[in-house]
Amino acid sequence: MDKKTADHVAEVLKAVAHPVRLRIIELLEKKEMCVGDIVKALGGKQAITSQQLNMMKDKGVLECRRDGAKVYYRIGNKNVIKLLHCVNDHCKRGRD
Amino acid sequence: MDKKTADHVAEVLKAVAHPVRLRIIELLEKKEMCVGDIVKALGGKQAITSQQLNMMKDKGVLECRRDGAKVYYRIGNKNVIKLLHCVNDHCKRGRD
DNA sequence: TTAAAAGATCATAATATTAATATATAGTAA
DNA sequence: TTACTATATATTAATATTATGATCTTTTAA
Repeated sequence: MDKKTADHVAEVLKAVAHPVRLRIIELLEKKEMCVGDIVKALGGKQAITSQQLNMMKDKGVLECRRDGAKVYYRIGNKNVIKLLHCVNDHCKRGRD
Repeated sequence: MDKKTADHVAEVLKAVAHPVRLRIIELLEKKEMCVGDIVKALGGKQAITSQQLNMMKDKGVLECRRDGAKVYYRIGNKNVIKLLHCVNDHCKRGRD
């Protein structure tokens, strides 16, 4: 893996390597949701949630659409879900 | 995923979400290596490499053994490799 | 219009990560 | 012992991330 590739892979990993972002992704795995509902579901603050959503949108992890006053977010890259399933397996199984 | 699980998963991801650490893991996938050889292979500085190695050891990603003056590091958790393969697939395929 | 609801953004503070240099320790060999 | 090699650690500086509160924009609805 060359330096450039490593930088890119690290970017992708960093984009999901945060407790709140992981929980957001897990929520959106089932269905798209608007910001307010995500805030309610996770019990966080609006501004922080919005920042995390935007960050993940920038990195290509999420996509969004506006419907009236609400903005709905969804997974923008299905490979992210596979990735998280890998991590979950990793964490459940512990060390081999 | 509850808060505690999310914290743990995020920790694991953060432990590998760094260009140098990714490249170290890739090297060690093939065989264990001592610090000096890792430094040579990646062209980094000794102190920084040692710090990254120690950090990953703390997080359970790597293990090490001393042999005389040298310290050999190896992957401490094979699931980390699976995880990285997932990310590589992810990066190669781009968006689905 | 004005007000309220839904989100986004800005400025800043708090904290964490990373890098750099220097120094320390452990082992080896003369 | 002394000196040398290999690695680790401590300190600090530089930078990045995260959290907070306030403010701004867009949309809806009275």
